[in-house]
Amino acid sequence: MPAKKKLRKPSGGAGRSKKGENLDLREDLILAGEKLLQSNSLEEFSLRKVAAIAGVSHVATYHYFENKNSLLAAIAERGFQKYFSDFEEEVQNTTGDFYDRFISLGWTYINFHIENRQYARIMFGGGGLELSSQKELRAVSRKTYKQLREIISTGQREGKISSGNSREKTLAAWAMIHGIAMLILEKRLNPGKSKSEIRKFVHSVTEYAYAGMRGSG
Amino acid sequence: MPAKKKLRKPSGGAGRSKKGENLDLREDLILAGEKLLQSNSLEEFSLRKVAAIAGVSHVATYHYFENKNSLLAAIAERGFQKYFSDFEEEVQNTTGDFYDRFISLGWTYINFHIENRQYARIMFGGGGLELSSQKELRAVSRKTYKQLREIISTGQREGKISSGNSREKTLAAWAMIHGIAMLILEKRLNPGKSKSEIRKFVHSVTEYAYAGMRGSG
DNA sequence: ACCTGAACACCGTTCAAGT
DNA sequence: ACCTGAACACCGTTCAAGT
Repeated sequence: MPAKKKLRKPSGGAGRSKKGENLDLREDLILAGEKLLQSNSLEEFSLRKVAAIAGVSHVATYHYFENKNSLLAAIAERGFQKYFSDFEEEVQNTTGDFYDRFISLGWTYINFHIENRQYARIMFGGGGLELSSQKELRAVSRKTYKQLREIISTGQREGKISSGNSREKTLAAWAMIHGIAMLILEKRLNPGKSKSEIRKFVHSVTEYAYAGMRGSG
Repeated sequence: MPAKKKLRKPSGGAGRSKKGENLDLREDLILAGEKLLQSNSLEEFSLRKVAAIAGVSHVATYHYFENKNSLLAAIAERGFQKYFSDFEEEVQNTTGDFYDRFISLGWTYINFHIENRQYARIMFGGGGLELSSQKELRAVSRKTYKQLREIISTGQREGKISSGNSREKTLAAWAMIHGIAMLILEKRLNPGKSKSEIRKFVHSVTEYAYAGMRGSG
């Protein structure tokens, strides 16, 4: 059992917000939550366990988060930050070409779900969380959508895919990518053992989405 | 508070299995569980509430189900039965044409998720349930896959879509349909208010999947 | 065989109190 | 302002006992 820190120094200057909150502990709780999710499922996640890892009473969490859902939303936010940085990194390895970017986005999305199972569950749903009330998450969700739509619009300007209905095309592409990720997570779909096998599979399927958008008006 | 039936008559002949189990109560527990899920989320679902609806002690559930997960799996099975009968019904209204059947399958899948929110969650994932150990569910999952694959193979035989890679094409189509359903359930996607609006949207998107399969080899 | 009450080890959330 | 212990109303699961 982890030795409880009986006293947390009031942390004089640094780590204090305008509201007078101890940001160090807030940060620690988020990190503790992420750590917990690395080896425990969402069902096993509890405020009491998080607090134990951070070395405080579980009631202390209510000073920084409205409730359990709110802490999970904060963790989900970190997840989105990681997701976007993964995408930036992936894009570095490609040309600026529309098609390359399209494939990159799909692969980043799916690979993120594979490598961050529990993360993904609180970010993209399935956890039964009420995220719609969290405006930061709404914003970041819109950002994901806009990112894909931007790529597709570029493809349309370049004449690579047919014009019109760019909203529908974006949603269709997103749905397919999202669907693959969900099916893999739920173990309903086994695209292969090694990462390169999976990548190859995702590449093939993404091409169907591309082909679908090429043709019809 | 519901009046507890203090005594359940041992139910002489009917409603008894070979194992000597009281099938009436087993059935009642499943029905009670379905009823509970109609107005409560999966997170609010508990064995104690189910037992209360059925009018027995919550420990009685352990006589018919190994645990909570096992009861949910039994409910999921009923869900699949309903899903397949929905599909049968939908197919009645179409010609035997490949394309009609393809659209029908997509619409049935998505409409089922919309009309049976909590049902869908335990059937197609997101609930964090361990269903892979339930062989009946594995079987029914394969049935869903085969159903779609059969339609696509027919389309290939009829020359409507290109030959080869029928596994990949099936998975791509399934992923897109599944993705749409998931995004709608998670309220990440709002395709319209009325049912006909939603149907129109689904129809459009399904056409992209169709177009994607037509073209590439 | 079938069902029960009591108990155990957990939960999230709230309250009153300590510094 | 920040954190605590105690309490409340829930859980799933197990045990020993009743018929």
